[in-house]
Amino acid sequence: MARKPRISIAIAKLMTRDEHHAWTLEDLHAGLARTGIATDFSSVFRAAEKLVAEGGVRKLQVEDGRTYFERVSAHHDHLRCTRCGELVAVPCVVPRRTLAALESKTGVAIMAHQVSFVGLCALCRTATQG
Amino acid sequence: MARKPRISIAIAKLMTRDEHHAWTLEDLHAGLARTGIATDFSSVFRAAEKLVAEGGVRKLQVEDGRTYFERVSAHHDHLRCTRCGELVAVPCVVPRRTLAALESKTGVAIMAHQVSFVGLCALCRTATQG
DNA sequence: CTAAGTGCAAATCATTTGCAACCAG
DNA sequence: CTGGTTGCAAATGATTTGCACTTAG
Repeated sequence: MARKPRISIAIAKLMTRDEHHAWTLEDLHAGLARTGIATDFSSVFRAAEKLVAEGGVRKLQVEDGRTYFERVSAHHDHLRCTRCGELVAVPCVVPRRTLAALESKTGVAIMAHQVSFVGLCALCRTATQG
Repeated sequence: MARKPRISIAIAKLMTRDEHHAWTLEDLHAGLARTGIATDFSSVFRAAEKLVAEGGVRKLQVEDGRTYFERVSAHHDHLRCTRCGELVAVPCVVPRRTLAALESKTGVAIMAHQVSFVGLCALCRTATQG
């Protein structure tokens, strides 16, 4: 049909390397640059959106107000490390029963939830404690 | 020393009326307009920041990427209602024990957490069910 | 007089869109 | 050719800053 979506492909590849768990447009742009692909934000943006549309990646907004992209995987939550600044994945802490209890107590209907933690990631925690 | 911070005062007053639980700059600006105070975003912004600095209000970023201001109160979480769009408060669902368990399991150190729910607020839930 | 508060305009930051050029099928 | 992909430039949306003016103390 048309030309090869080299940016999308490169992004998908980048995201499997797990240098980050979640990537901003800036992270992706810089990551591509490191692998020799010079491109611009709009291309990165559109390629990332394409991956989202295809379902392999999802968009995420957290406490810093920026948009992150991460590979789709089992539900998990995120912790922003105050030392290294990374947004890392942590397993979900909210059991179904708790949600049901909240629903019946407050009358709300919950479709999704997401927890943001602030603290130290495992690496930085050990680094600061020796 | 100087003149009266009428915008800050009006904002603090607005926020006690609880039309919203959490206010964007736009909400605040519109709210002031409704009470007859025509001002601009920078003034609203600075007045809100002042309240934050004084400790009575805190800033909040959620899934829509916008900044919200809310009065400081007991820890609670938020639910964005998909029907009316409001960001409403719900009681916290994450017990201390759970956090401790997560910390020991993953090695992270948690300083704070915040849960964002997506769903229907109690009003909209009853409205849609009759 | 003096400094905090305010308003207007403009800068900034990140995201998003318009459009023309490009290229594999 | 054709239509998806890309790059550049520029629009957008929201937040934030510069600066001159105002006003209570």
